[in-house]
Amino acid sequence: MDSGIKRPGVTSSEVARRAGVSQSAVSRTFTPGASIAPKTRAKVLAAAKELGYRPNAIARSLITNKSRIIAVVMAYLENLFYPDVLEELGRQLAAQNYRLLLFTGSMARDSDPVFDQIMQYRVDGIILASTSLSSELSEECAAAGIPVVLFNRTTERDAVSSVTTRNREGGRRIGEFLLAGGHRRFGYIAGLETSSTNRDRYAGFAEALAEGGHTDIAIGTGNYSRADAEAAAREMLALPDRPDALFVANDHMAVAVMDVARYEFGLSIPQDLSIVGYDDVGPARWTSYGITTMSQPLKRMVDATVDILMEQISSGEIEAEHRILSGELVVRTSARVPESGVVEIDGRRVFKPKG
Amino acid sequence: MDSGIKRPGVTSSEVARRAGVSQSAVSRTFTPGASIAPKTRAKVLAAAKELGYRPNAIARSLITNKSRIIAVVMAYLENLFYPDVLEELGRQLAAQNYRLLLFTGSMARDSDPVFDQIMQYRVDGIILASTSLSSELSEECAAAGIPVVLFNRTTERDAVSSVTTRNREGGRRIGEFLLAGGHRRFGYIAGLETSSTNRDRYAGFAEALAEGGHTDIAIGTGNYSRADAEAAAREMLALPDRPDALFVANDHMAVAVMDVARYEFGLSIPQDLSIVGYDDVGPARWTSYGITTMSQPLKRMVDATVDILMEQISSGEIEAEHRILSGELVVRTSARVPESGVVEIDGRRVFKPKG
DNA sequence: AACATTTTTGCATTCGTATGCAATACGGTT
DNA sequence: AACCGTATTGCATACGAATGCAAAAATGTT
Repeated sequence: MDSGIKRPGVTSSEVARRAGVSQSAVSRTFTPGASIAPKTRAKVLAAAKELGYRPNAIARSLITNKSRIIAVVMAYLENLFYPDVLEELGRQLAAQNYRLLLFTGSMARDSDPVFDQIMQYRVDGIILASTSLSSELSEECAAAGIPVVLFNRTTERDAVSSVTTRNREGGRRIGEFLLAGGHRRFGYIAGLETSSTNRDRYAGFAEALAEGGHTDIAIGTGNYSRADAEAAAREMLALPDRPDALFVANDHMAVAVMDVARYEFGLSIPQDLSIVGYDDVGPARWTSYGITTMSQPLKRMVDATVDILMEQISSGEIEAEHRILSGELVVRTSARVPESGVVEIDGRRVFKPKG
Repeated sequence: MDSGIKRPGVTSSEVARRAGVSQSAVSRTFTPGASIAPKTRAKVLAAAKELGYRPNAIARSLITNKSRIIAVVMAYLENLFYPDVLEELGRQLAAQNYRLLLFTGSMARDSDPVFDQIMQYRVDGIILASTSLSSELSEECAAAGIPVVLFNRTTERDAVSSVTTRNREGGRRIGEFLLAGGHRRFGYIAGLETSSTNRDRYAGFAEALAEGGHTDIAIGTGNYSRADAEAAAREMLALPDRPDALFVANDHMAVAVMDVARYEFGLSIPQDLSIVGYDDVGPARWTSYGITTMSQPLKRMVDATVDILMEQISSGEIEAEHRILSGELVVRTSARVPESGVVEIDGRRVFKPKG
């Protein structure tokens, strides 16, 4: 029962004994770039295989002071955008030989207790995707030399890095699009009112409408949750002169709003009501919804996030960096299409006014 | 710059010095149940707070030989069922004071390389949710004393624990339901043909239909993926005498099939075509789809999974355990409703034939 | 007050690996 | 064969916390 069957606690010393070398030699065999003779290395590898040895990442972390673990905090996964992000993060972190420690479930809403866990595991980096961190804690991270990246959100104090898209421009583009579509009464279903993302999207939207001479916008709050969005939609669509154009702060809520509009109010979309969303998440592309939406370049956002992290980890310099990407307004069937400004790019219809 | 500001590598020894006690005392302060005088404890806590000390989980793991980390392997998150599972797992594991190391992204499809990572981190348990593990590897885990639980799948060799639902009975119930609805031509859109879940669901379905005198079932393969399911639906619905009743192996695919049926073939559901799914995942409840589906009791499945894990971890005994739960056939609008057998429970309509 | 018990404490060691340093082996030159 | 430079190797120690053990302190008993 020694060859083939692998015992739990095979250590480098056991392998060393078996191979007739020192423990150091074993360590060096498994450390890329270490000084080790090919012949010795071969002996060690043979012994290791026989015993089923695998380096103990815990012990390694202890001495190298690098865990090769990235903490990802995502309070909720209800919105498919986040699972998609998570999957891409998993792919990219694995490619960089990092592991992903996930914090999710409601407890992550208040990130402070989670934070303690994160610190205890001496993670090499932190990605905050649907939760924020008190500025106090982000300072603590900076002090501890742990890079933090906010994904799809920012804070006023720009002490912590972030990856976002041009939400304000996105909101503005949506406003222009709906104006160009000849709508008269506008509504906005908000996400979490405290989130920077929501604030910016609305600001851009209101700006564009104001320029078109519209200053009254019906407002409901969906808190990025399906249930709240439905409630907000019910209220708004029951208004005496209900909007004929709705900007919903993300697709996840837009889907809910469409269902309410169609099946509870019997409205035809887009004949009676135009709806525009944000994110371009899976269901937005499903034929039943076909949501016209501002896309967020998920892959490039993840690229940027991992990039910032890797750079800060390797350099040891934690200087807040803000990457801001652009999406495009993908035109589908949930909103009336303007006469002009819609162009076709790579088989996708996109709203690009003017030049 | 010493009080308040927290340095990275505060160790228990530093805290000990500050508090005027031994390192052991510090350790005991942070070890529940250890022998420590309240007075000493208070001194230590004060010093710890001052210095911003947090126990180093890595070092602790090394000596206790317990990482308090559970590895979760989920190859893909496209199907919302899995993010929901993940969120609940996050909640429950956190409640038990365990961390969740997530392996996702395509690389997890072939679990063997992932496995190496898992072993290196000396995780306390493994949950395999949308990937399998070669029997060789599961044996290795058993030998290493690491509990493994298959979530929503099984293997023939029952050496490894699993949590599933009665897929065969579920398939059978769906067959009965569609027969009771008076359908004549049946189709099945399969998941991954290698998966136990798919096999069992189909077996039960075919069984029920056979008892009703129907032995020819049109079959397409969706591989649990949206794109494949769409292709399979296109093919099947173009058949000269296309089915009037379709069992789609999960809701994620059923949604895609509905879109194809409605918008590419102009079919009315359920007038022209009845569709039944499996899982009762979010979109199945959305009004646009209203999928009649076999529910899987997600929360109870996660309960069982965590329960098995905790039990095996604490006992050290790894004896394969198989928990099999039941769901119910939730009746919505995507399939013709039989004259009898549909009852209302807690506001949900459920198909419960006979007694 | 003297002794017996119990609680608390510190010492020293351990977990498994990485690494600076000095010692050794190896390869090539002359 | 003697020598030098480089490539390998082993030794010893460090990482940060947990814990068995024995010493010390606190508590209780008579």
